[in-house]
Amino acid sequence: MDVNMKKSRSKEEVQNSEDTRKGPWSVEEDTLLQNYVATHGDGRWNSVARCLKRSGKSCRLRWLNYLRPDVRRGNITLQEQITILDLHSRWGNRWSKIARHLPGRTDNEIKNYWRTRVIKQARSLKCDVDSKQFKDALRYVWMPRLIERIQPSPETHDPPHVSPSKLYPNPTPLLHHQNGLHGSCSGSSSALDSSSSAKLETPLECEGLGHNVSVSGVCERDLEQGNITLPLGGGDSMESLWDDQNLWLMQQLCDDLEIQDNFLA
DNA sequence: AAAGCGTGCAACCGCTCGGAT
DNA sequence: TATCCGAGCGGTTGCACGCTT
Repeated sequence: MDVNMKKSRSKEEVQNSEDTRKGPWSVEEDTLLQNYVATHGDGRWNSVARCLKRSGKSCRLRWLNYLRPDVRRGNITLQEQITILDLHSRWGNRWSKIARHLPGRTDNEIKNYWRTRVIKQARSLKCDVDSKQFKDALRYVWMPRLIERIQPSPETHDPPHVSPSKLYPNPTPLLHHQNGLHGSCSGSSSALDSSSSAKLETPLECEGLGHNVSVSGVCERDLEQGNITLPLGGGDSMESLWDDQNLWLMQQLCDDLEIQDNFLA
């Protein structure tokens, strides 16, 4: 995009911004937008924008994030949290890509969840959210705990697809130092972050850690192509997971890995 | 009761991508 | 092939609301 184009566009944007409404949507605008989409279908955002005196972007966003009939609202469930954590560990901040595997959830909602909950926890642990320590803490403490919590009770009729006992033989897999003080680890580190130096004792059973944690038997390609969606369920609130015990465990893990980093350095 | 503060979420902004011409 | 333009994406901001002091 050249400078002239930028200039002309910004001019146009200034002009548009004088004509278009901004800020919260009124009930009337929502109704108009819904009616327009019902009649003409979605995707013609600039046409609908002219009717509503909003920008096309604004219309699209309002529809996708709020008015779409299949939008799920309310708390992110435990299984959704697992999915988000798992997929984020693979793809990073690819919110829309992650959202495609959470039916009814929007990229905006997932992004907000990550920023308000996950980053908050990283701060409270004095970890950088992108640090190996925090990623490992998520993987070895948070995710196993989430999986534990969605274990079906005997009377549950629709068990989740995740089998915690298979994925995590020990509810909180212990990490070890290579110097042997805490035991030694063997097994494939391919299941872990490539940056991770921590390894697990039981490579086969722990294959689920990291890359395969969401759904056993699902291959990466299927996920990438959106051929499958991950099961939803649960309903526990996020906050309950962050009890003192988990915070303590994660803090220990962060400390532990810090020590290991120093040792390896 | 009210002021201050923190949190969560809706909406905006700037940029990139990709299809149409 | 080059250009244009709409759609989509990720980052950021602003506001409403609830909680604390």
